[in-house]
Amino acid sequence: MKIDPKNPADLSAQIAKAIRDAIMSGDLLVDERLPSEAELAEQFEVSRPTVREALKRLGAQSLIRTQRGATGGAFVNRLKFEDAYGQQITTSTLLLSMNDVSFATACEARYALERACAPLSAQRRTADHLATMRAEAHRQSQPGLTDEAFCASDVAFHRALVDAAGNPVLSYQIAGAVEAMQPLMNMITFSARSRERIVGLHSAIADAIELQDAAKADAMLDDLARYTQELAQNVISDREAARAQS
Amino acid sequence: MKIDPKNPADLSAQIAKAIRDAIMSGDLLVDERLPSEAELAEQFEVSRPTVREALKRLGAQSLIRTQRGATGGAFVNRLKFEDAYGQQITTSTLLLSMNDVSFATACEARYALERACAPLSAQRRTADHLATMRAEAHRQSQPGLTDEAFCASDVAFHRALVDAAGNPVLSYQIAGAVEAMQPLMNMITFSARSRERIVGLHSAIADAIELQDAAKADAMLDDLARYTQELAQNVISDREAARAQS
DNA sequence: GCACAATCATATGTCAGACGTTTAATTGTC
DNA sequence: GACAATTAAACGTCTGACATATGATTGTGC
Repeated sequence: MKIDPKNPADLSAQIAKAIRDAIMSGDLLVDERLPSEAELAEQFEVSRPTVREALKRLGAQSLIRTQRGATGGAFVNRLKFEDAYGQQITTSTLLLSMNDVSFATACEARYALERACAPLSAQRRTADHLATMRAEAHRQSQPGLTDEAFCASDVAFHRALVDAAGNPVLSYQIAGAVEAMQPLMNMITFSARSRERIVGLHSAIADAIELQDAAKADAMLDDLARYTQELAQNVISDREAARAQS
Repeated sequence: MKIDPKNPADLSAQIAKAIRDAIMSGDLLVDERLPSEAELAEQFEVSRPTVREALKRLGAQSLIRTQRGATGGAFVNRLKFEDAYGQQITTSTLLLSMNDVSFATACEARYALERACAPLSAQRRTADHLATMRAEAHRQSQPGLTDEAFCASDVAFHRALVDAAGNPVLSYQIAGAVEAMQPLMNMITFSARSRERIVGLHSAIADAIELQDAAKADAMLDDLARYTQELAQNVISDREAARAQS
């Protein structure tokens, strides 16, 4: 882990890579303490600020945590799913917004992933997950709800559906896709009629999950995917029509 | 974006957050240049090293890139899928290894996700994707292959399958799950017989995709998932038996 | 002998100022 | 007008220092 070529540029990046590799290869174990910044500076033959920049890079990825004080220092962090969610959502959201990913593409991915875990959710759903789904569906039927609040509740509903599969790896991977869709969904203004239909489908999905009817849940999700695409298509058509008129 | 409470700790983290929020909210556009480090230091009323630590954090997430020279500086980076892959794989791999995620859980997630995109892959596969799948299946049938090389080829095969869906969002989300499985797969030693069966299933999957037979592809993936689980179970049983004997 | 308070040592967090290096724009010369 | 030398801006790094947090140590009083 003490490799550093004579290249005097990007030293902090090289050091970060060396430490990251050591963590990933198992040379550094969870909760193990790294040498102090001063010691690392000596080992790598660089200054302390350079070491610090490297450590900040790793901290940004939640690979290490730092602690001040006498017994402080940098420790290899036990990366937890909840820590990774935030980054995953940030990255996914920016990927969609910065790469002109169409609503159709993102929507297709989202529902494909959700349908992947629907059978597992139907099989393993707990009362807790069902209660969350019911509660969100009910909230969505309230008349005074803003479009944004409606979308937020939509996300919560679908996350409960995914979490019901009881597989943290699935939840983690899909969370990014579901949450990242929210800014795109916010473009849509939901009429009372469209909300009614969505809530109906949500209720049907919750019913199917409760009855452990995977096929029904899959069918309802398919309907929901199609309807969502349809709504988005209308928004796009209207916008183009308005542009043509002006 | 110039908010900084009087809390004189974690200044670089606060600054990083402020800039990150500005990027995500759209206040800072892609390829827009941030103020120079000296100017940022002045704006936030901190020193330049503190600003630099904040910028390194953002750089680690590929949110900004830096450029030296006269017209250099920090620029808002257009986050690309290929940039995000690396992070996603690093994070997923560590999540699995640090949270005692069982082989069964990871495997279940992986195949659930792959089956989610199999219908799309069958529909949209190009000659290119098919060729990759065939080539990897053929490589896997070579006798001299090490277990690690076999696993690497396995990953390449499945990535081609996922990429064939032609949905970058799906590819991105699933890449983490597929690649992160590799260290777990490397625990398994593949006998000639088990390799033969896996290659057979891979070929069958490629056939189904070529014929655009989504149902067949799904069935073969299901078989492969079961067989992989079975192999892993044998490894675990053998290991426990050996432990009991000693 | 024990509990509690003061001190100390360690390590991170921050700052100030400086020098080196890269790069593009400007200037100067032929 | 084209090419070479200079200049300026900005990042990358270094040195040294001080501030602050925190556990360990020491000291004191009972």
